[in-house]
Amino acid sequence: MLTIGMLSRKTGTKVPTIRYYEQIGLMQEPDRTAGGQRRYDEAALDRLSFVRHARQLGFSLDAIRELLDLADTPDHDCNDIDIIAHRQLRQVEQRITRLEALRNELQRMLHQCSGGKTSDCRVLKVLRDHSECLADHAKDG
Amino acid sequence: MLTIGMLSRKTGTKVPTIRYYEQIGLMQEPDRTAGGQRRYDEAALDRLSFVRHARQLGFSLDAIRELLDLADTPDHDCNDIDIIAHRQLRQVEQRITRLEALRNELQRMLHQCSGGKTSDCRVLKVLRDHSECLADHAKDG
DNA sequence: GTACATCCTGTAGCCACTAGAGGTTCAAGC
DNA sequence: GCTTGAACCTCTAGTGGCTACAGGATGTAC
Repeated sequence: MLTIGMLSRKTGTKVPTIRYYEQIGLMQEPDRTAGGQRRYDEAALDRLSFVRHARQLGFSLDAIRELLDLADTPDHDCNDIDIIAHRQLRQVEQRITRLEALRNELQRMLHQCSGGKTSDCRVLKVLRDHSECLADHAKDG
Repeated sequence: MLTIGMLSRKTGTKVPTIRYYEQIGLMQEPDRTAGGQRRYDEAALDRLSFVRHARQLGFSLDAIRELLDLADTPDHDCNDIDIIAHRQLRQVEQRITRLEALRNELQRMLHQCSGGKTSDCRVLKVLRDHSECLADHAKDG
């Protein structure tokens, strides 16, 4: 049996985060000692590792909840899991595209700056006047 | 003079967001009508456009506050603005790198999946067992 | 004078945690 | 059996950057 601290170290998840996952129903309520402290078994360790890993891959807690539900029904069609993972991939790709546009705009802005006083600062000029932007990043939300 | 709704439409900022910016001191308190409604001038429009544009470029509200303070002192050295913009650029670049690693891992995971039941699902297997990952994304926080 | 769009304040909620206060329990050493 | 101190407990509030809603007041056009 593992204490919450041991589980924390084994999974690299902070102790308050584990309690938070329990609170929102992502982790089941574990057994307790007579004094009220949590004790975890291997199944809890596996589940938390899964959650942690999915978080590292950028899945939302809601998506992880879906994945866990699906994982719990072994006869279910793998397709639904594929859909969730593809959705996540699309979101990541969109964020990359968006960030690349921002990076380019920032680089362009910084290239134009050649020192001096803020009254002539190119960076401020670009920020003040959207029309100086090449990228149409206004729609990126 | 502009109502808050007009300012909202002109800048593409939602009305509650404008009030929020006022609340946290990013926008100055505007004049009011006898009945207590806000009325804005051109300076407010410029300032909000600046804020909005900087937000689109990913600057945090704190960074924007710094930029606005610097922009208000025209004789100040442009260097400080450069530092803030470079910091922002670095952050964006780091996020891109991190997201690209995630994208690759997700793609790899999805490529291995060939349908079937969840009990054999490759996606779940990878999520369950971190050692199946190529990328060492555990450190990405 | 009336209709109704827009405005007002205030509070609460979103996500995914994180921090801190103030108190209790557990395990090791003596 | 007793002491020490790390680790545990619950609860509340805060983070960023908004967004939503309730319940009421104002402004403007006809």
